[in-house]
Amino acid sequence: MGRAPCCDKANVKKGPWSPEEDATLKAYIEKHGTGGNWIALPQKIGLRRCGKSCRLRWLNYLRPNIKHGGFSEEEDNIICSFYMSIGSRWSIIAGQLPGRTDNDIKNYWNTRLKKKLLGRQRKQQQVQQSRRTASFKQGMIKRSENIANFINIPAGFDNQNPYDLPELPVVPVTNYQTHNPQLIKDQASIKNMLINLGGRFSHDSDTNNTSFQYPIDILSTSSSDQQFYQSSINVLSCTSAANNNNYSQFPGTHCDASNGTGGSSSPTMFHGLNDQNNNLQVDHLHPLSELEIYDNNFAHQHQQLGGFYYQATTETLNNGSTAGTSTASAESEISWGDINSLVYSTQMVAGYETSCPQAVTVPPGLPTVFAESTLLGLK
DNA sequence: AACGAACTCAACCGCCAAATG
DNA sequence: TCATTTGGCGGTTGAGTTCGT
Repeated sequence: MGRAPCCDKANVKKGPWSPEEDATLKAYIEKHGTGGNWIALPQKIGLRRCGKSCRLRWLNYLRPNIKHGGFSEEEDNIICSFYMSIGSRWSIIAGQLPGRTDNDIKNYWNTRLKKKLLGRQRKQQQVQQSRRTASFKQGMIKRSENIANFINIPAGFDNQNPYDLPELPVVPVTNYQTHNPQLIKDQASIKNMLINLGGRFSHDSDTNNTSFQYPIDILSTSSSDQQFYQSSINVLSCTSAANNNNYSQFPGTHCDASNGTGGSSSPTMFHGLNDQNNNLQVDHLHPLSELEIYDNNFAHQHQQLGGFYYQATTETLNNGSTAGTSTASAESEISWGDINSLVYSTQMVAGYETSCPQAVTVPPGLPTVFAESTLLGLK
């Protein structure tokens, strides 16, 4: 037998609240408070409503300083960052956004944010796939030309026709939700996401620290995406602090549990990206990191790597040429990752492994998911 | 203008954990 | 220790609205 209902369902009113009911409830709570008993409250004030319904109405609609709609880009980033870290813990996420209710955030996520992110993911996957195909076929043409210098080409074989070449092999990807469901709700998921976006964590055996290296992409992407990186790293530091008593936060990071914005107020994180010679510069280092100055040589070095990383870098360079004027566009080419499936592009990670300078110190004890991403042997 | 599809969001449902006796 | 009550939460629903044809 189930538990008894909290109220007499036959005698309570359901559905939308009338202005009169709102006024009655609001006036009473503002004067007397809830009295610590929501179940008894509607009877006291003569409302034919369930106590739970009164509580919900007050918390989600009537209480002071409630904001509805009009989510800012920064709020989007915070919601996404926390969702990546802790999943659908809406009440906790709402605690980071003053004036927002868990119900509002939940609705916003389900109806808009999720679609927005998945749209970005698909768009980016399409771009990546087309570039992989083009680059692969281009490479095959080159190779076939070289081979043709040494061997006899069979009659009828058109070595200038990319479609006469072998099919592009399927690139293995790893789905962390399938393989490592336990990781999806912890800080590793954020690390994975940052890796997926081109960043890298490496292990420093001397200091026993793990370090995160920003991808060059962050320098050329929109400020909204930069904020997303920032929020993600801050969430990572928050969850790390919660999980590891030996470590408080990233050095220099701000992670204020009272307002929860976790240092997201960092619009100057990557100011002044281009100097007069069009070299990428960073003239304002965010206290979070010791971000090194990347220049175009860095990207040129990466062209030597070939493969898929090269393709991604090419895109980055093209964008990077105007990085100094990058704006907070609503739809960036940079993917935020598939929130639910988190399919990781491991070849991107491999491309960074040997060449990125160190930047942010990450506390010891974090699982090094990067190692796992190299298991496929794509280095 | 009419209709159906898609979307939004307030409200409800049922489960769980903490509090209480 | 156990049963019951209550608050809190996330998932889901469905009425109202907007959009597309």
